Amino acid sequence: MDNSEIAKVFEEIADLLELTGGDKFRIRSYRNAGVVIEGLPESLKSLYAAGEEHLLGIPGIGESLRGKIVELLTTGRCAYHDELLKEMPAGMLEILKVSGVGPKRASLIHKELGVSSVEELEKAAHAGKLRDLPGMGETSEQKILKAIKDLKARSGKFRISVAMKYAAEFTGYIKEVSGTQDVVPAGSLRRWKDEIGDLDILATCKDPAKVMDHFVRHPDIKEVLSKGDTKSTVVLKVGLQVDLRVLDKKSFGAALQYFTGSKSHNVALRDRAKRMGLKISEYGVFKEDGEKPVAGKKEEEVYKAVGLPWIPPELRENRGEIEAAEEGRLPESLRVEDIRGDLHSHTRESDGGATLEEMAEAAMKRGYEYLAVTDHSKAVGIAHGLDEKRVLAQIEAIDALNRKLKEAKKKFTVLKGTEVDIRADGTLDHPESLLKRLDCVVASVHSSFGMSRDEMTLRILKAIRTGRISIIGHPTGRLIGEREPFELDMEAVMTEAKKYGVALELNSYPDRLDLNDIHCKLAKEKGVLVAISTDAHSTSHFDNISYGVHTARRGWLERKDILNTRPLKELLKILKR
DNA sequence: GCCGTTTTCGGCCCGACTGTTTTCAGTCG
Repeated sequence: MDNSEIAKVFEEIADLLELTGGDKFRIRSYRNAGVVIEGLPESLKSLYAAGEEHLLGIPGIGESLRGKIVELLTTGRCAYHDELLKEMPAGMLEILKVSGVGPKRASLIHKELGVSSVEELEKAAHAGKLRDLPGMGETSEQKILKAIKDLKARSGKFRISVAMKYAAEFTGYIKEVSGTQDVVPAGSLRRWKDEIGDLDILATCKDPAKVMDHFVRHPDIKEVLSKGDTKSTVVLKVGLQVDLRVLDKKSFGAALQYFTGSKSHNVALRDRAKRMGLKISEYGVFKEDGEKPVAGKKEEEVYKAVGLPWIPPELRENRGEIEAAEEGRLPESLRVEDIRGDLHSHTRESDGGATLEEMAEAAMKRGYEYLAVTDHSKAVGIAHGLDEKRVLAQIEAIDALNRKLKEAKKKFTVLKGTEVDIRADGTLDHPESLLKRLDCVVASVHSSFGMSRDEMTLRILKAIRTGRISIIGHPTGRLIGEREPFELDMEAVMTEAKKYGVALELNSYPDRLDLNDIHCKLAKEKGVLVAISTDAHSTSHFDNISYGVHTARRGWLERKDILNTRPLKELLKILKR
């Protein structure tokens, strides 16, 4: 079992306990364990293989949960989980996903009406059976019917680039209301998560009602889910949910902290405050008895009040950042300006939209020192991949361009490269003699995604062992919202990459963003260099670098962990290895 | 079920909105 599967079992146990009326703190423990395990860079499986003592010291995992992890790893089952499933049918877990139906209502409906699946719930609602239950009426019944419909049509999550677009639109729109002060996106967008569930916007204004009235009139809105004095929730026509919160300026820092999350970071922070005799809410930090806030205007003050330095939003996932902050070992924030060049780009020779010269010009304009041109190899026929002859011609063109740049006294170098296809059998799609002549060899998988985990791992290990590649491109092959990452033993790949001096790419294209944040953390632990590239297919794609940089920040990576923060000379030395 | 600048026992984050209620429970984030 991998980490996600184990996390899912614990999350299900939490749900089942809620449905059966279990202790709420025990429920919290299971839920928290799910979150912790999901964010663990190393697999529990390999930690356990190295000795059970390696499972000690994972925050939130105590004696009992450790035992269940071992049980799951060794037997693939958890007796406690099975036991609970005997009491409560699995279909009830689906019912909890219906918005507006929580554990209390779900178990009431189960007990009173014998409903045990979403289908049965829908039938019961249609038959008008829900309205007679205590605490429910006809309105609730209709809401549930609608929620079931929405669940079925659920558009799911949105790529961060899409959410960014709407964030810009809505912050601009809200600022049209006179008297608004700050209007900023918060939530998972501010934490730069690769997928955004809903968009959270925070505004300060003396007259919140006016802001709310304006907000719910935006033409992109399909439906207003709730509208209050300080908080409203709407759903856009594209399916994205947008939450707006309006507060007074004196609470801005506390509100921004609260609204940025994550939930589990906030729980941990508030727990810490409580132990210090303080209370944190979106209105400020308060002494337990006092009414006057001790902090609230600025986010920094909130952290300071609980004895911590400000924690960058990208780290706020309760993955050890509070402990690191306390001990003064937060990673130094990587900046977009730290990137000195791009190591993965395409020209019109393959499937790019711009010429070699145009790409070089655009990279230079960004202030880069270098750009690796890495067009596809012939196996990727759909992208007009280059055969050996065309690569040789491109090498000459690049040499000529570099001479021209030198004559013009430009401090910029185009690196000769390729994105060579890793064939299904793990061999590379260019001969070794050709690869030897290139500065930067990105090797990527473009086909046969459906291989088994073992086959795919071996395929990539084989490519690494050729000793002819510099970087593994988009190492999991995922396309967010379209294609799942392929099965891969990432730890084995990283171990081998380290051995052969191969870097792993963090592809900044917002549909890809792989390595992801957790992989980045693993790379850091394994001492593997990460190349943050854009895979630019046009000059405008270079802008995507910020998605990559912020994802790297989410993975605790620093400047020294990144290959292309190096100056050209140092980079070439590393690439030669 | 976890955990310890109060603690190996006794705590465990905090508030907004809605519907069905006349004071609040349930849900959500």
